[in-house]
Amino acid sequence: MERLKRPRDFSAVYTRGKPNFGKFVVVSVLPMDGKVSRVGFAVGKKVGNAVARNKVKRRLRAIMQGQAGRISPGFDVIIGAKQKSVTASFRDLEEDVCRVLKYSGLLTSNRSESTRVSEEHA
RNA sequence: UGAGUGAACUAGAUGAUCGCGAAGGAGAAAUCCUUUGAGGAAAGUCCGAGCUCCUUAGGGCAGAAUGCUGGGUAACGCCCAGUGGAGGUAACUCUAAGGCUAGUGCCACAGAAACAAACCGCCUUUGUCGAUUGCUCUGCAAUCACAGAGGUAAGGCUGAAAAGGUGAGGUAAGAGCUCACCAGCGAUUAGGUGACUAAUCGGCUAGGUAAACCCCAUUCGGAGCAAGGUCAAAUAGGGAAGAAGAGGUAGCCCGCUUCGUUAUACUUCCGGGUUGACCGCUUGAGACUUUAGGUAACUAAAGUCCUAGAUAGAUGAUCAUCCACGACAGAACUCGGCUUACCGGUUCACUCAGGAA
RNA sequence: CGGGGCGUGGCUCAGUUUGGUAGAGCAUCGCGUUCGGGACGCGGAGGUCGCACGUUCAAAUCGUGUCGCCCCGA
Repeated sequence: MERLKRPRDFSAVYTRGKPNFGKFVVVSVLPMDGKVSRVGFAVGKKVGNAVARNKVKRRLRAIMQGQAGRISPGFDVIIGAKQKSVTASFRDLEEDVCRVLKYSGLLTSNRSESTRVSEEHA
């Protein structure tokens, strides 16, 4: 799983991709031909100050790290944080992200190791 | 014991698992091991510098900033020590604090008047086919009214503020006109490097506002690490038209001008290209300890140490234990300051009040 | 990193240059008009002038600091 870095890729996903809305996050998805999926994070200024933004970004990164094995390849994904994501706990955030990803058709649910891990944590 | 003032320090701790950045090492590679990894404000970007570039940055105008004195510093609008002023019982705190005696402006409403004299008054004097009264009655005197000349600034209900204040003397009426005390100004002497302070003497007066224009003194070239440089890739070193011919035109990084310097241009239109990597990037006016100088800020010497360097931007998740239950908050070229935000905790020095000995 | 602007009743803005009275439109409330409503007419209420400190006799206005928002350039 690679990171989405260039502004050109971001604008491509935003203009041609399909957004799905969750409670704490907005996930935009664009199907690509590549063999790996790429993910980018967008945390706007409205979320809070630098400390709050950094914290949300780190939590999102940790969540995607945990779900990396289950993501189906060939997609460009942008996870945007909503304003409420600062007050959410890590578990609620993880649940919300997984739900939206599953709705978008990205999560292959046959491999459920990481889900078990998160359930153990819960 | 209570209330308070000033200064300094600290910013949850320990362990386990899975992950992240950097450096070093091992390995053919995947990868593994070790070390290390945000702050007192990293913030706001309000000042000052280093560093880099702009064909040196020279003068003048304009503009901006600073503004008690002495010192510190690479520099500062910062710091230290003091002076004056304000506040507090005190410890102590605050202070844009040069010049309205260079000039100009403003001072609403009210008030006679807002700084320059006039007005109402008060007093003296002259005059009147003037009025009243008295007398020794063609006249004279007193008072009043009006007009002219002169003196005066005490009084004039206002206002934030009215040509020093209070008291006494003095005068036709008055006035620092004179005297005493207070306040202010100037000079001399003494002390201090100086701001200034104290004493004596003098003449008697200067409204307030420069965070109003302004004057005086000092300082200021510009742009900023997206500075700037190296490498690689791609594309291009162009075409057409116009105009000027030489002390012209344009450029030289806020404005104007002069000097200097560079190019032979230039202008318009058409066409083409541009978001990779690396360096800059962390050893520095660096930190700590000791000694010496200095009231202090700070400086000097010796010794020891190396302490983030990312580039979609590195510190997160989970569990356990303890307590005060964890505030404000995330480096982005680097330093010195200022300002602002902040749950609390610790230490030292000092002040006041009460009590006990 | 650099530069510029804004903050005034519930909303949109004047007033700041040159300091002394905070004003307009819409909205709101009451009355009138109408069979009723709208429109219209009359009258009223509503503002710590973002915040703090200072200069001044006096501050929305002047100065400093600070908070928030918006825009532009590299």
